[in-house]
Amino acid sequence: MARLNYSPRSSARALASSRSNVLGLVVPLRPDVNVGVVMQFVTAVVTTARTFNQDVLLLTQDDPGSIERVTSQSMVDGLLMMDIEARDPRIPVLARLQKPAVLIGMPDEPRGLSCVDFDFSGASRLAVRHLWDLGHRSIAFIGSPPASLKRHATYADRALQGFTDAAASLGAASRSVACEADSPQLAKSLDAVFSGKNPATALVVHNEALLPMLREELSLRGLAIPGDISVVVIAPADVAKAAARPWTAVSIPAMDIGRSAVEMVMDRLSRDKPAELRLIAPSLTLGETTAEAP
Amino acid sequence: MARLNYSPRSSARALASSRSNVLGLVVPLRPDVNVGVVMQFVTAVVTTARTFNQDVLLLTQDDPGSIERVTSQSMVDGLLMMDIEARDPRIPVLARLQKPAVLIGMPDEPRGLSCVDFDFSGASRLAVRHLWDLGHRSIAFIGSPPASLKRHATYADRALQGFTDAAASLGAASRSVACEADSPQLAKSLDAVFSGKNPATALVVHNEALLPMLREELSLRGLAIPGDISVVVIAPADVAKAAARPWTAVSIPAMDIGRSAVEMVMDRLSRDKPAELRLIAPSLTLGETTAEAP
DNA sequence: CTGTTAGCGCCTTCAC
DNA sequence: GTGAAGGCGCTAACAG
Repeated sequence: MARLNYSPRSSARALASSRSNVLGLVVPLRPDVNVGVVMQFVTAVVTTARTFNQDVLLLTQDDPGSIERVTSQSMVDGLLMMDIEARDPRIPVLARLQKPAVLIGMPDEPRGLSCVDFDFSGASRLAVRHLWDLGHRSIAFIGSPPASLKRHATYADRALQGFTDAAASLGAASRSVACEADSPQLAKSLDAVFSGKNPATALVVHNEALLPMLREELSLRGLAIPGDISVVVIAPADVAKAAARPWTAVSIPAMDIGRSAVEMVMDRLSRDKPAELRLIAPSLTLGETTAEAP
Repeated sequence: MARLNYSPRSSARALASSRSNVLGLVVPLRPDVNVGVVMQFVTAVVTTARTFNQDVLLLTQDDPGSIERVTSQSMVDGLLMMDIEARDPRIPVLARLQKPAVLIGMPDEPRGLSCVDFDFSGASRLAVRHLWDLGHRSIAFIGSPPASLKRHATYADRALQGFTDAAASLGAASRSVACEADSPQLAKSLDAVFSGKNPATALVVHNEALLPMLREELSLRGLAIPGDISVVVIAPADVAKAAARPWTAVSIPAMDIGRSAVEMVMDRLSRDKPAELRLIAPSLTLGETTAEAP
């Protein structure tokens, strides 16, 4: 084979074995998502897929039709779907198709599909707990853009929910704002959380796009990090570490999630394991942006 | 066919027709590229591919091996390659493969491959010309991260080259800096361009990631846009328009480029047209960030 | 123009 | 264990 420089033809192999060695990855491109984070997931999926000798077909239209097309033509052995909404209309379609599929996200009703996601709710709780332990009693949450919350993207909903719950159960004062990724909006959000008679002394920020601007906006207000205000971000580790002074962060482990997702489809393919739900546990990395409450 | 809910099996069709109806898209994920812009290209490619009834296989390892793998296994009918470097090592590999291929970018030697790209050089010239016409005589260029220039990503090189050429031919004072995407680096870059006895009165910025921070950094220096300083950005139109006050911009038409790229592979596939080089012409959109020189 | 059939290149079963 | 052959589902060429 080496001498003749032979390599098998995938189509013939697929026809005979009825396996394409291709996974479909559904990545809807909504304007409100953070492309950097999405790309990390995509990369993780493609890289892991290769270790299982699978390639990745990229589907960007969230039109359920394209899911049906690639499955009915047997182009893919399994499907991965990103950016899941609480009651995602694609889920019933997928569930009917009888193809191994994994959702990256946690919908209200998985309908027998496998799901994997970061425990965003736990991430928020961890962040709040850390700030509480440092003595902060008024904590604010700066979250995903309004559009993400409006369509109930599961990461946005759950991070916010976890924050609200944690603050309530600890008895901390709390407020939350949804924030677009530009500095006027950030300024408005900060105005909101620092107003009133019980201004926040700490922030939990779940919005990667705001990080480049946050430090400046705070210093414009005469607020030093972490002297006057502590900040915990929920973001990929490299984003958190890339800053001049690293953020204290609950890292979104995109690589782990992507890898899990692929492993789960492959499990269902080869050993047809039943559907499972996996939540990846959060962990907090200390940076230079949190300190005792003033 | 409709009644039986029939749909052909792609593998059988591919075997018999020796056409997979799949295009390979090579997207290396270097840390210095702007993922937002990359995603726009990817989206454009996938969307256009569908109009030709083609799907897209995503290859993220820039390892030339994966290019050879998908072609030798006949998984793809053609290849599109992004993020081209001046002397890209993948080009000789691709050229040898005898598969329709299109480079998105302009290498030093295309070796008979088709290429399509935005005319970044012309974009810079257009920006400089606009500023010159407004009376600016000292203009600075804030460009891609050093890493992009170091590896001679063709967009980075050519935008810078165009700027230097245009300033020289007009007789304008000019300087240029490569800038990482964080605010300390931006601050340092701004220090550089405003120092000396002939400080810049206008900027050409070819670095999307800096835009969210730029306005603030300038106002920290007491510089108003466009009163004290004019700014032209080279960036996708939506990025330029998304700002609170729209940037005067030479838009990177990601959709046009992606579409062209797909059209060119399809042309070579069906009518085996010869290789061609296409440069997409730049055009300037007036925003609120340029004005007469002070 | 319609209807038939021989492959496309591989996998997998079955006979040896 | 090794080896031969049928068939996967479609396309394209060819005969009618």
